[in-house]
Amino acid sequence: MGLTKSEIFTEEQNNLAAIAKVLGHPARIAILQHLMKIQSCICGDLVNVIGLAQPTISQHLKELKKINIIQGDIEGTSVCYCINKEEWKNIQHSLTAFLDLSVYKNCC
Amino acid sequence: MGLTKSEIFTEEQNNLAAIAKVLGHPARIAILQHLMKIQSCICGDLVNVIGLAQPTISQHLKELKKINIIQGDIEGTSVCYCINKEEWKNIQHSLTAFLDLSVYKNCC
DNA sequence: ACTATTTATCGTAATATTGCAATATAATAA
DNA sequence: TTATTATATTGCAATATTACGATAAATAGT
Repeated sequence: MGLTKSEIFTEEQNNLAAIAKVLGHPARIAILQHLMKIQSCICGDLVNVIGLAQPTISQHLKELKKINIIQGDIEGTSVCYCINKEEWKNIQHSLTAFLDLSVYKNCC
Repeated sequence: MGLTKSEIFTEEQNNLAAIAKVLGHPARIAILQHLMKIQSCICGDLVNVIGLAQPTISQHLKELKKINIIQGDIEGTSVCYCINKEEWKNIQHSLTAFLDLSVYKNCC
């Protein structure tokens, strides 16, 4: 079917999955890593940096914007993409909380 | 195309993406949350807990096993699924390291 | 051996994702 | 106005994912 049955899951589950899904592509990981590395906005060169065609990059940026982990500000002809520090931290907290095993006791 | 161009990305990028991709489905999040909650192995009842058909659950378990975040031990007729604490921690560290923004300075 | 139980696999339909060429859009520059 | 430049959108082909019915495989109990 290809269609996830979101109705049967909690909002938290759907949310976590949506975040992870967006992070689940190497191009999007690469874009985020690059944004962190250059410590500034990207206006342009992402296509050369990543190595995918411009429409493909544009699509990946759209996915990233969907969960607000980046933001894009129009700057004349180009668009400056930045890390959305606030939302990044929220995402970080959600994932960290989910992955926390501290109260877990092994049975085997 | 539907085919990710993994060759153009680093192993780290492909690895992180692969992990995130597996976590990118609410059923798999739900399975992991349940495993954590019950603090023991699951032999059986996952189908009732999650609410998807048995073959679908089996497929999701296979995906989770692919990144070793769970392990399945055959126990007679049934299979006992457990959190793989060691690998869980590795995954946790990978994601935590990736999401660490502490050295990042905003430009905007 | 036969049956029941549990999980995996196969086959398949519906939908989603990835990638790119072509084209559209929008803003600036000449 | 007419380029030029940068990004988005459209359309499409190839592949992947999700879900499940049917069936297989493997073990336990009778």
